[in-house]
Amino acid sequence: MKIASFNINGVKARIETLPRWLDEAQPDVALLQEIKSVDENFPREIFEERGYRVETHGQKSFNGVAILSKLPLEDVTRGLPGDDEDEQARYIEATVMGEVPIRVCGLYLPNGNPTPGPKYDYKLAWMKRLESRAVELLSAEEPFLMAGDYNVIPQDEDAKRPEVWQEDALARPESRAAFRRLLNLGLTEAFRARNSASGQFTFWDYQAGAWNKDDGIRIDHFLLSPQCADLLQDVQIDKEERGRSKPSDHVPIWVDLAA
DNA sequence: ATGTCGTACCGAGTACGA
Repeated sequence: MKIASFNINGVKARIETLPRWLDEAQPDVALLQEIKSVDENFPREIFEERGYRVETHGQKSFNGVAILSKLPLEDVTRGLPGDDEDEQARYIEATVMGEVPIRVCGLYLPNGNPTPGPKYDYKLAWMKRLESRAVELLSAEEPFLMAGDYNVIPQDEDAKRPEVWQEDALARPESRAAFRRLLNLGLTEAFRARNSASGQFTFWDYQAGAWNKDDGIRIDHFLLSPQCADLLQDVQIDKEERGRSKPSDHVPIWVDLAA
């Protein structure tokens, strides 16, 4: 089963790019971030006519996450537990009912800039809530994954120019420590489990010719529970998507699971 | 040396978020 994550930076802006990628990449499940759409305006027909079930958790203008799945979905939940006041649409969960049921968590972690400040505080608090949710899910000892735009550059080798990110919320020590705490719970970062090379990126800014200079960062990640990591067969970044017409600033990343 | 894009609001250009 192929499960992909893709920060599309606006579903309306990607109305041609996204179906073309789906037709080529043929993921069974796609976790989307930054749909920038309310649920009522999400163009679900485009995906339904390709055989996908569609579950969204949207809001006006910003954020918003969605799950597309060719397999049945059960127990869909919206929002990250732990703060009833949080109105930002950044998290959705569902169980994909394949041969082996997999709980999938699609997430768009807060950017957190500028640091220090309230936005950074919100990011770190959000990461604590994510950790709590991971602890909860781990107790079931079943396959699950948390995938999406983490807005965290885990280590210096995950950036072309780590020095320019030093004071940025994506690379600050507290952000990296919070990400590491997730790994230390026993989650496997799929890409790094299979690939130790530096210079492997998932995001290139639209500005300053970042793509042409390969001036990127690796911030989109798959974290797998132990039972899910046992199923891991392959993990890849669809880098070439960034060079096509009307690209998002992120590219898809996907795992193939023996499930 | 310079350099973006998407969305809202609302009808053009500006503000915001990334």
